[in-house]
Amino acid sequence: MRYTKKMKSIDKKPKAIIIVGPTAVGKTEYAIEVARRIDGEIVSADSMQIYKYMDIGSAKPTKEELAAVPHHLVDEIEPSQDFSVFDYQKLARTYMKDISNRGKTPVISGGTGLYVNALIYNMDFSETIGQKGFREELERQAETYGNEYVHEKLRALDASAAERIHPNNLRKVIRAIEIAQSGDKVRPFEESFVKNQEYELTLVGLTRDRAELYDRVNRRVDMLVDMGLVEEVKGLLAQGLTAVNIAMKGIGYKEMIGYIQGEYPLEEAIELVKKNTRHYAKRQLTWFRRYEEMNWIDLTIMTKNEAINSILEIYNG
RNA sequence: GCCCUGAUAGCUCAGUCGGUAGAGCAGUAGACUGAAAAUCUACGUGUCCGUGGUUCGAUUCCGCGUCUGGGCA
Repeated sequence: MRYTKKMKSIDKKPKAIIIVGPTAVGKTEYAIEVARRIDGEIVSADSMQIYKYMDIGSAKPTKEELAAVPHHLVDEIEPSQDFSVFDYQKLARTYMKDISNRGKTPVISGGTGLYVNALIYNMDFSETIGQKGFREELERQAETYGNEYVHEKLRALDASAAERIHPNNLRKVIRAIEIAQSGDKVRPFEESFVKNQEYELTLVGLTRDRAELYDRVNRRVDMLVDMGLVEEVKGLLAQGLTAVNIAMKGIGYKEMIGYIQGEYPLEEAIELVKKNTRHYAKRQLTWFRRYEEMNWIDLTIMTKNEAINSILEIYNG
């Protein structure tokens, strides 16, 4: 009895689909349509839309869109709370399991590459908690003795990691030192990342012609400003949030803080938001190109129907 | 109309005491293990406005022209 049950569960590995792409490519719209067609529920993989009260700047789905299909990990965390991939991994996997158990399909949609990675691979963060004040101490050392000094500390603990991490990338150097001190080592991507075998995963990457994508970014930023981005940021500041909060490091927020505090005019803030968003979109494309099993859909050369149909074809596979 | 500026990379500009030039930004490519919308790395040939002159050699000096910006009428 037990045996057959086990066999059955192996045969019927639940499916899940991951839809990624750069900001402003049109993910929300497509993910919702796909979810409707395959009786799915959306699990967001977006590090900013997860925060409450940050609706405009993070370009959250509209009320109607949120109502069209169940959404998870959108609008769930207080912006004052510290949140990281580790938390995301736990929450997202719980939601995925729950959705599958109810006979539905998880549709993961978002642009945060590291979060997606935490679902595709069994990244293990559990034993590598940094100690309080440790980061600050290392940051201070870098300030006084230079980045190379801290990098040398990493070299002593984990030479291979030091080889791969540039000394100027202080944040990653410090994190690698934390991991090394917890007894682990930062290994190269291929060696340490084991695929998540719980699901039959389909990866879909949405893209567009670069000029078109940048044009959409610029237009969307103007739209967000018209929708009241400045007021939203003022509201968050009034809640007691500051530039120190992780949530306020999001594009559209950090630049507006500068404007609100009188450092530069609104026009300049808007241009900064556009520029940073374009850069971000580009980095996202670089990240997603790493996945060999990615199925790319170029929205510049297809209609919405054609794109949806090819995604479903790939999914049914 | 006259006087004074300036004209160099997609943009803003630096520079060459005469030997054909380089920064920032933009752009492109890449990395990514508890901040990831974060953090970091790499990539610079262009009629040096046009045209005559001086010179072995002019983007550089001189003349003229064109256009920019400012001033005086």
